[in-house]
Amino acid sequence: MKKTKALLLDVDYLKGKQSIIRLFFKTPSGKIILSDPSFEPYFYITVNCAPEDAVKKLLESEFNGVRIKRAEIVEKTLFGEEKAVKAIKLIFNSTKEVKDSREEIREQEFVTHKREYDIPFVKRYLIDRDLEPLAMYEIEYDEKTLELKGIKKIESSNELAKLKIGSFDIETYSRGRFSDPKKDPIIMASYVDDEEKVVLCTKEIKVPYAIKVKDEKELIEALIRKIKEKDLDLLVTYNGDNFDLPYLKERASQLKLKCDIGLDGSEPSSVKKARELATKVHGRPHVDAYQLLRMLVRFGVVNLVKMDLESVSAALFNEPKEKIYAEEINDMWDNNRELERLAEYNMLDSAVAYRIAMTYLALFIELGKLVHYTIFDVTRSSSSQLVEALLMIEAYRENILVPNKPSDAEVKMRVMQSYQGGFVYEPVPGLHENIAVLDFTSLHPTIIISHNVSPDTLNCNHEDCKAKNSSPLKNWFCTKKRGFVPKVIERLFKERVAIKRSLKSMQKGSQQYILADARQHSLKIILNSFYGTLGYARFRWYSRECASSITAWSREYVQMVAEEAKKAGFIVIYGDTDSTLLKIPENKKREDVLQFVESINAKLPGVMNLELEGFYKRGIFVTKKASEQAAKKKYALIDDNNNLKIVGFEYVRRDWAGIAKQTQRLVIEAILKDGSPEKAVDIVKQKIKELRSGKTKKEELIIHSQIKKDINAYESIGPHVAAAKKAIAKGRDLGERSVIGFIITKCGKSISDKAQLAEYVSEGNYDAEYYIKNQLIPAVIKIIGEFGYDEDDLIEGGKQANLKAFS
DNA sequence: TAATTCGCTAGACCGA
DNA sequence: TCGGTCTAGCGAA
Repeated sequence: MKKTKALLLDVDYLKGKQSIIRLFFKTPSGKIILSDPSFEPYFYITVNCAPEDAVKKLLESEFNGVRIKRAEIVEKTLFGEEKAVKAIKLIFNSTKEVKDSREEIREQEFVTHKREYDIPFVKRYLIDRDLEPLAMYEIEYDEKTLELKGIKKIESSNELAKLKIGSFDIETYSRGRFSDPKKDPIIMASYVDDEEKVVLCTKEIKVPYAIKVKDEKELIEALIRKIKEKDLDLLVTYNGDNFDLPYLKERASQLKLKCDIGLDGSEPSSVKKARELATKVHGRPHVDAYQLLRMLVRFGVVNLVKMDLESVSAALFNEPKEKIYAEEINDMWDNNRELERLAEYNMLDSAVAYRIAMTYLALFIELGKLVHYTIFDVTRSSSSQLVEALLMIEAYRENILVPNKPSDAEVKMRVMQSYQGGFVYEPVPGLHENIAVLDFTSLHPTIIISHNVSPDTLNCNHEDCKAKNSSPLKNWFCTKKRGFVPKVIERLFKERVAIKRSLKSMQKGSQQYILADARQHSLKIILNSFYGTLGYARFRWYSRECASSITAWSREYVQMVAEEAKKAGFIVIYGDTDSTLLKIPENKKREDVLQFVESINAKLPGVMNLELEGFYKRGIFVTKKASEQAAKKKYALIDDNNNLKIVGFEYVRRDWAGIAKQTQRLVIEAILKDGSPEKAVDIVKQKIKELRSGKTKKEELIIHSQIKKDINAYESIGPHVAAAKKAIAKGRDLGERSVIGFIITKCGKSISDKAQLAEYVSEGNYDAEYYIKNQLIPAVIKIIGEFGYDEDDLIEGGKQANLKAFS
């Protein structure tokens, strides 16, 4: 028996007759792979007869060819019920046996429920054993059998926690089509980590980091050797899930090589996830920086116009990077032209992927620890999976059997039943001076906590709960028993508050700070996901009543703030869901706002809290394009330091041309900062002139829009779809989720006819009238219009403006 | 097997 | 050629 400190790198299981959990550890004396045969696949059923009789019957029969290995009678509570019941835990040799037999077992006439029959084996293990991947443990194991005998979490302050991370990227050669690993070779590969960068190539390249290899076989061997020699803890790629890793594996196989980069000497294995692949390297978790960014975009952590490495590098790191398309790579290769440029491109792909991973890894590690997911799983999961994982951990601790996933029919029913969301106040259009913005801090989570909103506290049997804690929709929530969902949310919420407090005394940029910040950030992401998932049709704990009660309360609270503000002598300009914008009248001071906030907080229940987001010296609201009605979700503010806050305007949208967006920003600035609509008009006139001259740069004319479904499924062919179709005809690989950057050219009849992918358009080929009439003017007219100007003033000028906006 | 609803706008599409 | 309707996308919260 041996004891050691160890970092839990990865967990998987061996398939076959017996499913056996494997744990990959990093210890002070190297890496080890241990197994835990003590953990077996299982699920639960409840029965309508004596459980002992049921067990006897079950063990005597076969179900779809499967014999149950063992059965235990256990006390469990079905989620939402008061009392524990006797349930039967059915234990099997393999996950396949569970899959094969669960339907038939459920169909036995004495079986009333089946539960937890679809929890993936590794996730099940991490829940039941209370293990957090990438945390530090004191482990005990049998040196002969390599079986895990004991494991205990310890606080880490160890060198082991420093992970060895490396990134790679490949370039392929294919003439005139998308590369096919069965035929098309890898011509170049790069590898980057914290201490070196290398480009492997079958041709001689005159850059210091290039290494010449004899042929493709040697190239692949060298790359595989590199990954193994470095003994990477994590392997990083950019889109390695669907391209680099499957491609490398297939090329290796074509050349009779083994792509044995797994810690156990195994090859990468791809699994279908949603519509795409996720590619695993056993024991050496593969982090696909592209997947990681997609999650961050979904969570609203980053905002990216496009997801290719060039756009990402520019947007996140302010480092421009050249894009070389496949067509050109083939050309360069054939003609031995500019191979240095190609090598640089290849190397930077690895370097940027590496940097993305290093920037966000701490966040994902914390997220993984929080929900007990491996780093592989947590970097590829959805909001609902994270929330579900967290609730599953809680359910296990409380001996509760979790609800099943809904059937497709149930999902359809749920989707049809929508519910009302947040309240949006109709703004007062025009220019406003001296504004205060108030926000509810974490509105939805705090409503859940403070009103105990949970599927298991909904409409309890107590009359006084109904009297004391009814939502405006007349659903009520128990006040005597803590709800399952609020209990979890409150724990996270309180931990986050505590961390945020402790952050203030830490040194920014220190290891301690980075870790704590990542932790609070991961808590924030999960906290913000709860409300949405309660209204998500496929969620195990779906509750339309809970979701709609939360929004009903939110409407009530935000409207209460507006009412009280009016009573207190403020003027309410606008509000949306959790925010209220007040105009501070002449006879009031900014301190009065703080006092008002305090007076509201005195009335709010539980942990609910209103806070001052900030003061702004000026702000503008506009009317809608098609009417004189005020536009919601569109406004701009400026603070005392002349910082602009632009919300909802074209300026923040990717589907508007840069020329229109930048001009709009200048117009807003002229009005809010300089108080000069005249200056704004001049700016617009100048830009119109520039567009008419034909000198506007291509870069400023690009409009971005995403292909959101199969390119052939469109009923209405908009410009971005038209541009994409033309590009596809030329051989470009564009599909669902591609972001199309297009320009409206001079050539064609309709707007869609004129739309072309930006890369194919030469400087100066643009439809100036389109950009003036459909981009520039719409972006500014409603703003300038607030000061009495109209379109003619922009095109010809000279007309006298009346100052209607100054009311 | 990708958290929610609310809101604005462009441009295709279609029929008069 | 027009005006109304519908599809589609993106952002706010």
